[in-house]
Amino acid sequence: MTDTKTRILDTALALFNRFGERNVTTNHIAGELGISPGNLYYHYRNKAAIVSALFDRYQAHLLTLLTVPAGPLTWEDKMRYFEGILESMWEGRFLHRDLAHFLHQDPALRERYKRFVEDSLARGLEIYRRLRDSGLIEASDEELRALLVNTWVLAASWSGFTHGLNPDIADDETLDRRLLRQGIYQIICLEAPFLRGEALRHLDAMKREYRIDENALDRLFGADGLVHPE
Amino acid sequence: MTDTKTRILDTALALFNRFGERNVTTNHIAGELGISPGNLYYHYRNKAAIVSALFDRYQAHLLTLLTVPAGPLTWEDKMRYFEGILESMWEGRFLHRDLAHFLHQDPALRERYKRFVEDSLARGLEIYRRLRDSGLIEASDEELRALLVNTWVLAASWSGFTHGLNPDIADDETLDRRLLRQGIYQIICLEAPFLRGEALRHLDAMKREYRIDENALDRLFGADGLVHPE
DNA sequence: TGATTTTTAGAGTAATTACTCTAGAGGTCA
DNA sequence: TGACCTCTAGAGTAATTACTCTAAAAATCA
Repeated sequence: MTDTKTRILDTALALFNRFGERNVTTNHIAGELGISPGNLYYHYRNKAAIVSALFDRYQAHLLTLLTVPAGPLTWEDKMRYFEGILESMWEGRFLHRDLAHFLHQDPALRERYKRFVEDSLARGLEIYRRLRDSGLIEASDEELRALLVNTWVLAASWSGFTHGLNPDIADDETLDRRLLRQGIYQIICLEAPFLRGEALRHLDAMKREYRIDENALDRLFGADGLVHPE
Repeated sequence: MTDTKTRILDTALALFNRFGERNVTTNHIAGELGISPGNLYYHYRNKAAIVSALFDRYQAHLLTLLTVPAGPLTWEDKMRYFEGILESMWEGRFLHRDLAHFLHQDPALRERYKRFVEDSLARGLEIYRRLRDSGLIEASDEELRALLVNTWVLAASWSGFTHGLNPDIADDETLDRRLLRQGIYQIICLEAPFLRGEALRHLDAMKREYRIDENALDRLFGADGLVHPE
């Protein structure tokens, strides 16, 4: 059995992602775990400390994934990157969803978050440059920077977007996975215009792999959007 | 003097955008207005009703802006569209920031929001098709749909992103405007690869117009990102 | 003017919820 | 065994805050 401290984090993360941090009380977390509130507060001095610890885990994990690799990059490396990073961001989606509040109430977190974003974007830029060196991407540094910011915002906000359209998502593990994959599709489309070589050759296959044909997104555009498929 | 009902909405909107809905109590709103809490509750039966009314205003305004125009479209029309829409979304940024919570606590709003997004995207698609007909854009329907979703998510999340990096933004009206413009720049970059004709010819000018040279975003990428400008 | 309706004030309440405090169980080491 | 430390329980508290209620002022109308 893992220790209580870790179990509190795991349970809190699951509940936060599912119901939103605002709707999950400390008593709720303790209850779900079958421990007393006092016990919970023995391990974390307050609710914000739990959020803070979760953020640390999240940040450490993501920065590990964003380590610039050694050898030359293939398009498969690139896809692995994407999938890992987006999955990891999806896992910490409650953080992005209520980010404003967390940063508002915790100045220390504010600073850490800022550095975290800067770090992530800097590493991302490095990786993109490597992809350019490998001939998989063609773009100026300015274009890369804009692309990166857009990718970051999209990845961070994707869960919020899908959650808004489908609030019951939390109850459906399968749908959850599908929407994550659709998010990857959206990001593929984001950088599609810049792909070259092998990456470009596999673009259609990748799009097909991640797009969901009969999903909520298609219905978004109404009948008109479906009547004239590409 | 506008009536109390409208003044409540205006004040609430300003406070919500500035401090986040979560941090603004009904007493706070009443206090800011110089009226009593009871008065406020005479006009709106609860806090959610205020949010709901603000959402109605927001939605109506945005859908008006998204009306498909009559004649053929020029690249200047396009820019006007962008600026109007993004400014309007910026004006209702608190809604997007705490969207998950609002939808969680108000099932009716949930439905309205869903229809609103569907409507907006459908109209957006129509407009993009018109731009394609006018020779300003070249993209398949599939690409347009992905582009639209990305644009929507980015526009809706942009304020959250900048707010996270710069929480003091609310106190600085000028910085506020600059970040909004930077958001427009990001969206221009999003669709840049699909531009043709006149739109393409003015792309660089538009980028220059909206990008902020010495801003927080540049610093995001650290020294390395600045050492090798495009 | 008087009657009726709309609007306002502001004290007060009920419920939520983050958090505290005391006491004790369970393990470890001498 | 006994001393000590880690961990746990759970009742209780303090503070916040959305919201209510009564009554009176202001406006409208006959």
